[in-house]
Amino acid sequence: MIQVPRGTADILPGEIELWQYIEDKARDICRRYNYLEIRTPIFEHTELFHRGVGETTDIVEKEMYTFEDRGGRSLTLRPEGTASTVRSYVENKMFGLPQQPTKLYYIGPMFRYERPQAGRMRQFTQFGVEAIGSNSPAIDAETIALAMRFYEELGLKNLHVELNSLGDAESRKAHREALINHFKPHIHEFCSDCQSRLERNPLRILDCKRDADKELMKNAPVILNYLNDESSAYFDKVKKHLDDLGIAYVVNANLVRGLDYYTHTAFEIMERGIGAVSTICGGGRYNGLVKEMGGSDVPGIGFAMSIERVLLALKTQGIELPIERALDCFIIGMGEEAEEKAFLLLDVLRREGLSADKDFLDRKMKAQLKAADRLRAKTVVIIGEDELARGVAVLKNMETGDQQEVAFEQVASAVQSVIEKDK
RNA sequence: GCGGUCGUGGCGAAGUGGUUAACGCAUCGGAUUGUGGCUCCGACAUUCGUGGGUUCGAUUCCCAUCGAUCGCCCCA
Repeated sequence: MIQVPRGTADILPGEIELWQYIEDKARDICRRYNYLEIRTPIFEHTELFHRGVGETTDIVEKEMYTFEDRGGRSLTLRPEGTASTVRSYVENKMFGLPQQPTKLYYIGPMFRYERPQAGRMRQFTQFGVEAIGSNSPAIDAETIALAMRFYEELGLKNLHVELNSLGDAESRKAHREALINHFKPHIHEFCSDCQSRLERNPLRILDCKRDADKELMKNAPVILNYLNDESSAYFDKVKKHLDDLGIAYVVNANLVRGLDYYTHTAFEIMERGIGAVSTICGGGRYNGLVKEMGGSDVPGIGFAMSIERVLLALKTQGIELPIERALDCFIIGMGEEAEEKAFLLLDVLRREGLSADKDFLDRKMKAQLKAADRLRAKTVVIIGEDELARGVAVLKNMETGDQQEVAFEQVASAVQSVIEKDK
């Protein structure tokens, strides 16, 4: 038997309704925040991610699904959405659109080659937003607010925002030098990953869990102390806007995001209890990225969240989304001619906008009613030979058990009124 | 890439070195010849992930492999 590839999953009826609900909610909140949907290809030139995500990141170093197509091009299944979105922004000259900043969102599959575990799949789904072209701290707060309001509306509680600032290029450079000077004399005591990070991306040493207990780690230079006045003021404004919106956060000076081009605001939204990984949303500002992608020097900010992790969070919090699945009408025809009539009636009901079905397995009446019950049919229409001869059908209200006879032409409206009455 | 646990019908889940592989749910049929949700009765795995080994004999022991799952690293 052929099974799904490792780290992938089918989403079946019964669960897909949750996805549709969440996606609808995402689209709705983006509409209200005036973010417009963008769909970019699922694979891109490999080069895009090398430049856009960063050579030293785990994603690029060991997690990409890269392959060569028949024309010898190196392509990669997208591991995240920001690089593609920025590529499209530049390629399609969206800086020329009348509405600025350019506010975009996407929902779609991403791919990373990792060992699957709770909340981590090789194919997973991200909902992300990007606001490109504004340097206002308010838009940093807006994206964080959008994510938090989204969770609120789904009913999620006890989420917390972790916030940090990486500062501008100048601040980062000063901090970087301080880090290297701090770690260099003792780097041999650190794990091999940290050793290789020292020159390439010392910021990420702070991420290391393995060496987290070391003294040198605890008193490492904190980025917030290296922010220049401008960066510091920017961070203060972002915090003020969040305060004004009533969005709680904690400043985590060790919060470092993977991408090389992050600047200023970095944040994650966490939910304990969805497995070993508790981040359900991550984002930040990337003022150098658009330029790196060949555009002009335009700032940007965005976030991405995994729908899989949202579902896990909903599950661990015991939240039931309001999903109702019911059939308006199930039609039973007894005998060949009555069945043909039932088949025609089905068509009528469906064209009237009702959901309707019938038996296709030659089951007996009793079994058909049972099937109707399982489908949570609100009504059942029964046509036997007797009814057929008289041009009527029995309409049964499955809630109350009440039955009435209605003429064939009246069936649709009669079903409609039974459903209305039960609302 | 590394480590733990697990792999029995559509699903969940017992079980033992030897031959009838429990049970629950679901499904189908019947009790009730055209009426559901409750109840009762009946049917439903030549087979225990796959390959190899040990053995008179393995679903049960060993090895390998594949897969699932949880964790490490890191992220969404």
